[in-house]
Amino acid sequence: MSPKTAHESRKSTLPTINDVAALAGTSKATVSFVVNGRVNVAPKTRERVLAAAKELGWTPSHRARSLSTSKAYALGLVFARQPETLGSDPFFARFIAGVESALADIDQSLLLRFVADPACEGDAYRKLRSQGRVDGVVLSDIRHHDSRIDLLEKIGLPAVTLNRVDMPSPFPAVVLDEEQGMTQAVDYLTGLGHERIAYVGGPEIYLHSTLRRMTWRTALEAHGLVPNLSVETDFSAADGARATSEVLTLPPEQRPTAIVYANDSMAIAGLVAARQAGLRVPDDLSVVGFEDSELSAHINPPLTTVRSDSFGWGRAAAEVLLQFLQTGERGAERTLPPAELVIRDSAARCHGGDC
Amino acid sequence: MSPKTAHESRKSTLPTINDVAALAGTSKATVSFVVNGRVNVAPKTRERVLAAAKELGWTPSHRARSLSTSKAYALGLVFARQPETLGSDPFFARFIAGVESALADIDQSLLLRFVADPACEGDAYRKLRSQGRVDGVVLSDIRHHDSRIDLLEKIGLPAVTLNRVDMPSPFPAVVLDEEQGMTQAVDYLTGLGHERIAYVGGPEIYLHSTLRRMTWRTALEAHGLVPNLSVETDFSAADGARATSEVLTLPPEQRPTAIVYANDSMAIAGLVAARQAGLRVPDDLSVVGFEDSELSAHINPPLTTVRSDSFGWGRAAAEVLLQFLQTGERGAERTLPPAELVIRDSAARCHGGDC
DNA sequence: GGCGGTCGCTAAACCGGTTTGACAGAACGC
DNA sequence: GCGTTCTGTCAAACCGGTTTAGCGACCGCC
Repeated sequence: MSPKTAHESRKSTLPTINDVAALAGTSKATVSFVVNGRVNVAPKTRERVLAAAKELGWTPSHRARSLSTSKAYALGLVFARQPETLGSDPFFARFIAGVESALADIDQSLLLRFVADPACEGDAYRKLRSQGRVDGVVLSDIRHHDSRIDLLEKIGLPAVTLNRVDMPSPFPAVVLDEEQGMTQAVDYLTGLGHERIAYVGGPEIYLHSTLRRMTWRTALEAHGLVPNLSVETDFSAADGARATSEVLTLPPEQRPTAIVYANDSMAIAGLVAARQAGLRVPDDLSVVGFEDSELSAHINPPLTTVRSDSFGWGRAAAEVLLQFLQTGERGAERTLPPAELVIRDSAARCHGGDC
Repeated sequence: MSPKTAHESRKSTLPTINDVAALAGTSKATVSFVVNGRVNVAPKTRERVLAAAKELGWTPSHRARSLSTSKAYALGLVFARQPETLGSDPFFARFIAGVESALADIDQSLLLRFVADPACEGDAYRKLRSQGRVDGVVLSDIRHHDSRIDLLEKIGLPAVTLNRVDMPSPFPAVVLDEEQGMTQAVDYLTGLGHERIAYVGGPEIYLHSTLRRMTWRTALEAHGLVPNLSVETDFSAADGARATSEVLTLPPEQRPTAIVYANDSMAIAGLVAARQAGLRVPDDLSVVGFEDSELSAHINPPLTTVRSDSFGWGRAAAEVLLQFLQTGERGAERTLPPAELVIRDSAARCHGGDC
C-alpha cells in the first residue's frame, strides 16, 4: 500500500460536499444544485464544481442524502419461505436479479429479508417501515385475501404485487400471465391424445397455486375432460415424488397418462418416481414442468415445461414500484409477455390404456 | 381504512425522537441514552421513555442513526455471475439466506449487487464505498491473486473472504474445508475399485475450482493413480454434459469409470449424458456431485454428493465480518465443519473394463 | 460547613446532504 | 435615469438521530 495521490491515501475519511465546495470556491448549496441538475447554475461554475468533485473522487453520501430527503433509496423484499425451497427455485434468483438490475442502474438497492415464521412476517414489514429502511416493498407469493395488503396500507408502506390480488388493493400490480402457459400445456397434452391429465400443484395458500389449478381445470373442461386428478404439495422435490407415486397407485383406468407440475423440481422428481413405478416417460406417462430451470433441458427426456421471464418480472416490478413512489398513482397495469410452453421430449402421444 | 388510534392514523409522518422526548418529558439525549443502553439513566426515567416510545410506536430512524454514527448498518455482496447460473446453484440462495439471518437479528441488512461485466465489478465496490451504503463486503468466488483484495484495501472497505486467499490479505477469512469432502469422494471411489476417476471442475479462474482439482489430484496420487482426466467447465449443466461426453469418447481402456463433478447440476446432466452414450449408472459409470442440491436425492439413481453447509457459511461470514468491523482485528480464523460426502446410489463397485 | 465527587439530565454541536429565502448585480423596460 | 425583473449564488434551517461538555442536586467525608 504505497501512498497514492493525496486524496486516495487519506482513506480514513471520505470527502464531503464541504470539501468539494471549498475546492470549487462555492457554497455547499451550489454543489448540491450541480449534482442534482437543479436551478440555474452558471456553466462556468458547474464545471468548476464537477472538476472539484472528480478530483476528490466525491459522490454524495447516501446516508446524508437519505436523511435530508426522507427517502431510503431502497426497496424491500420479504420472503416467508424456507431458504431450502428457495435454493432450488429458479424463480428466486432470477427474480431478485431482475429487481436488482433495475435498482442498481439508479443507485438504489434491494433489501432482502427472510422470515421463517409467518407471524414474523408482519413484524418484518413494520420494522422495515418504522426504521425507514425502504421506500416500498415487492410482494411475492401472494396469498388469498393476503393480509399484507391491509397491513401495508395501514402502516403506509407502498408496495407492488406480483399479479393481481383477490381483493381491493391500493397498490399497483405487475402481471405475468401464467394461465396462458398452463392452458397451452393442457391443450398440447390433449392434442397428443391425453384424457386423464393430472395436476401436481403448490400450496393452495398461494393465490397463484389456486389460479394455476383453476386454469388447469378450466382448460380440461374446455376439452370435455374431467379435472378430478390434482394433488397439493409443498413445492419440494420430495413432495413432488410423493404426489406422483400417490396418483400412480390408482387403478390403470383412472391413472393419469400425463401430469403437469407446478415447478420443474417436482416434475423431475415425479418423472423419476414414475420410472421407479415401472412406467416409461414419455411413453407411458407424459410430464410437463413449470419455470424452466437450467437442468430441465439436460435431463432424460428433456423436460417440456412452461417458461416465464422471472428476471423481466423482477425488473418490471421494481420499475412499477418506483414509478408508484414518484407519482403516487397506481397507473396503468403493467403486463408482461405471458408464460409460454417450451416443448421438449417429456410429453408424447398417448398410446397406453384407453387412449 | 377506518381511522385507528391517533398515532396509527397519522401515517404521513413517523414519530421522531423529539415526539418521544416530549411525551416522556425528557430531552432527546435521554431518549437516545435509553434506547442505546448507555450511561446512567434513572430507572424511573427509563421506563417513562420506553413507555412513550411504545405508545408512539417509535423505532430509531435508521437514516438518522446511520448519518450520525457514520455507519451503514449493512453489508454488501457483489456477484460477478450471470443470474442464470446463480438460479441453479443451491449455494447462492442458502448462502445469502445465511448472511441475512445473521444480519436481520441485529437490524442490519444485506445489499446484493449483480454485475455482468468483470470491469464493472471494481466500480460496484467503489460506489458501495463512496456512497457509504455498506460497512463491509463479503467476498465470494475468490479468484487467483484476486484483485479485489488490493482494491478494497486501497479504498478502505473492510471485507471477509470465503476461504483463504492465495496472497497476503488484511481481511479475515471464514474457512469451510471442501478438500476433505473431495478427498472422501475419491477415497470412496477407489475403495469401490475405481482406478480411472475423472474430475469435471469449474472455471479455473476461481481459486476454489483449482483447489478442488488439486485435491482430487492429490487424493488420486495418494492411491497411486494418475490424475490425467480433468475437464474445465463453466459450471453450467450444459457444459457438464459436454464435458462428460468428451471424456466418454475416449477409448474404453482410457475412459473413466467414475466422474466427480464440481456441482450437482453438472453431475445430473453428466449422468444423463452418460446414459445417452449407452452407459449405465452406476454400473458402468459412477458419478459423484458437489453441493447437495434439493433434487439430487430425487433423481435416479439418487446422487452421491459432497455436502457443505452454505447457510452456516453465510451466517459465519456475516458474523466474522461484523466482528472485524467492531474490533478492527482480523482475529482467529473461523473454521466451519468440513464438507462431507453423503453416500447415495450413483456410485457403485467398479466391475467393468479393467477393474 | 465546606469541598470534591458522583449521578442524572440537558443544551448544543455534529453527521452531510437538501432546500428555502434573501440578496447582490446584470439586464431590461420605459 | 430609475424601478423592475431575472440570474446566479449563498447563508441558514432542516432532516433525526448521537455525543460531548457542562450544570445543578445530592452524596459522603473530613
